[in-house]
Amino acid sequence: MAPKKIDATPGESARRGRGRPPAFDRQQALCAAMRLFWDRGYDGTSFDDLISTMGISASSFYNAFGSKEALYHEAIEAYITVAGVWYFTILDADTDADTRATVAHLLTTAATEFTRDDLPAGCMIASAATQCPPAQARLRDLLATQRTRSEAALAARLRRGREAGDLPAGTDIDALAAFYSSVLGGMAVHARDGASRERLREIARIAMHAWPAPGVRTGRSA
Amino acid sequence: MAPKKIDATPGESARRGRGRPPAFDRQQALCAAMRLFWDRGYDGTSFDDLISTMGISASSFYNAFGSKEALYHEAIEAYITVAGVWYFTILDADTDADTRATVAHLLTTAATEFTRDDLPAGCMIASAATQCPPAQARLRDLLATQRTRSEAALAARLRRGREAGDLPAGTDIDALAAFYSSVLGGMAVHARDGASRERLREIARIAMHAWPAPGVRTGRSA
DNA sequence: TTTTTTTTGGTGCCATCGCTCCATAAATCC
DNA sequence: GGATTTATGGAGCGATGGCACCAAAAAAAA
Repeated sequence: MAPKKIDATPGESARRGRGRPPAFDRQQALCAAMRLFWDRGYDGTSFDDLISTMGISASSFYNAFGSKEALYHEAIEAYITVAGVWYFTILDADTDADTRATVAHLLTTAATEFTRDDLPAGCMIASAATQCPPAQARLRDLLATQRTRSEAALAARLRRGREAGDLPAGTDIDALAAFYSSVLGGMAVHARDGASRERLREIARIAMHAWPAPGVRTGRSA
Repeated sequence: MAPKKIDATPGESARRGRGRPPAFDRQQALCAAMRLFWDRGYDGTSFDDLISTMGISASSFYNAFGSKEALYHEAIEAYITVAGVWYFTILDADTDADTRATVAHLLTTAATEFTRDDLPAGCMIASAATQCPPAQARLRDLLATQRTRSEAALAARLRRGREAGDLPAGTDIDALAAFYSSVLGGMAVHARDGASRERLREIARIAMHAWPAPGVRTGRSA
């Protein structure tokens, strides 16, 4: 094969380093790896799968990404900041909007995003690495931490809503966040099992019926 | 090592076959394998892990169980009929009981069972094999089928409840079953991430707030 | 006791996995 | 142009994974 050449990062005429330029687009390769990990998980994605899909050689792989685990870390980052950014966007934006509407928006968007035909179904993180060997404890903890963070972001939004009067004063915010987080996780698994977008929307709709009624405390009744 | 000997299946004086008797308790070994698979997943459990934990040699393993995949099938069966039998038991029994109470019972029992200290956390099936390589498509389908079956059993119970008048006539049973199934799946993931029994109970309690109100249709309002 | 049947221990096989190394190619800097 | 720096291609390596084979052992049947 003739050595491929890529023209110096189109649109990026900035100063390049010294040595030989990479023959591949790093972002594009990372994106391809993300999809593969998303679809097959960490264990299920072999080294050869990766370099084949990314279109690079083993040398380039290690030169550019260090190791399979390091690449997975980057793929998670990429998922959070690109493919799954809608989650935090919805929670962070519209701070003045009604909290109930925001959560409803979150769930219906999840139904849509979990069933895109241009990306793997479900969520890359929601149910990943829940079962793994002791040697992968660090990976499991990483995923669990991300899940906790997502739930914390939701809880923070709910807390603001309670302060704004969108939720009864006695609402147990952490429990409510755990509930909606559970629903989202369940929706992600359903999506991977092939559930339709409409089915996920129905789950979201029913979940919103659990929204605390004004004046009714979700905590232990007095 | 001196060859161990096991006295002929205590309590089972029934006619034994011809050849040399097994030196291990098959049920006990299967149970040990189930726990390992439950905790580490299929890929995460190596052959050596298995025969070591089961306390048998490679020969005995293949003689008794055939292959790793066949053992996994048996482990799933064992989970359904033993460790996770509470699920179907609750749905099948108490047919005359109030359907709402039955579902509430199902969720709170899940909270308890998912956080036992004598068994791995969460559910063996709920979030297993959602991400896997093409070579394991059969395994993934097996797990997905089990999840579908569990949801179908719940749907059947809800349908009986609707016929008994416990649920509004217009209730979308399949959607409601998908919702509670999602909550259960999310609870299982939370349990594996270390959530407390009390936290799971709170999720269950909030989920019951989504129960269809009498006279209010969960379907599209007319 | 001899034969037959089944289990066991131990060893070894082959594929895959994740990774490394090295000579060479392609760019910049002087 | 020469030196320097970085990326590429390709071959191969040590470890592990799942499994197969075979002779010996332990039981029932003859």
